[in-house]
Amino acid sequence: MSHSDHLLKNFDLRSTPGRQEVLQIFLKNSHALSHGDIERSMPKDFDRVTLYRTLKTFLDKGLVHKVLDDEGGLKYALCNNNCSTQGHHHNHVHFKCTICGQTSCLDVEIPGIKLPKGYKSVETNLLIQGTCVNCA
Amino acid sequence: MSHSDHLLKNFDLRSTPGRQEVLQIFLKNSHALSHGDIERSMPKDFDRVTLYRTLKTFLDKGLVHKVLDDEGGLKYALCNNNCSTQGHHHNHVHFKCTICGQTSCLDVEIPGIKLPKGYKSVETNLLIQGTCVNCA
DNA sequence: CTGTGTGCAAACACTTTGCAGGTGT
DNA sequence: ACACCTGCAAAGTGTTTGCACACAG
Repeated sequence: MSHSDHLLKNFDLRSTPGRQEVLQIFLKNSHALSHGDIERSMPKDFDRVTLYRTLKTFLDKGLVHKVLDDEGGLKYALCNNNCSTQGHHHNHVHFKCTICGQTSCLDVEIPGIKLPKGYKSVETNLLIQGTCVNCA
Repeated sequence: MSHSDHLLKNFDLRSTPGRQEVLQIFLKNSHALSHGDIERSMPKDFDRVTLYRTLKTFLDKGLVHKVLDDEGGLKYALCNNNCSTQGHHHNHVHFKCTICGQTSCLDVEIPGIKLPKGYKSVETNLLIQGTCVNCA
């Protein structure tokens, strides 16, 4: 059984050719991908609608997490080992390089933020833009 | 001359009924607004396309700034006094309440983040989700 | 075998572009 | 008067829904 098969199983997902394909694309890319990015990387005859559903499923099951974009779109990135169907543990910074355009997860914790009285934080999303190590 | 007239002038914008209307909506709402929010608040016969262009213009001139959304859309909020056509000075936290759904600018600074060697930060966007003071 | 995933068609929503005419300065 | 803004039409793009069939478990 392949690596992606295992991964899918771990997340309570049936292993189908389409899902394996999408998962491969995530595994091959270290940066976050938009729906469009993935679509372009898939065999040209792969159904667009199925991809929408696949991504939604991956998201629901916790295989991938959302990455915000400054243009107001969404990207997706594989979750690390701390995540399962049960829960997520994301507290890292997302970095978008304005030169190469790639957005990636950095291994940097988001510092605790002191909010005004009465506000309670549940989830935090931090997107930093600038130039990445490859484009410097 | 009205308040919104002044504001528009300050940002090198012609004062037109449509722009005043949009600006009023921002002034009346303390939270960030999406294109759809604004459209719903405008007279029903107001042209959708003009609104796209108006928001883009406001953004370009620095009258409003982008507010990211976790669903992958964009919202807009009035800039504070530190902003002008010349430049922005945004370094505050955006908070989205998962109960009332409102996103607002908090008067809380985003702390400095130490990035890995070679990364350079230019702009930072922080969205915190949770429950706000009104919904607690 | 059964429930879930897929592909197709169509509807729907969102956003952009071009142009003719109107309006602020 | 001139440059810019607006409204309309149309095209382009992105996303959702329903249904019949295929397939994994």
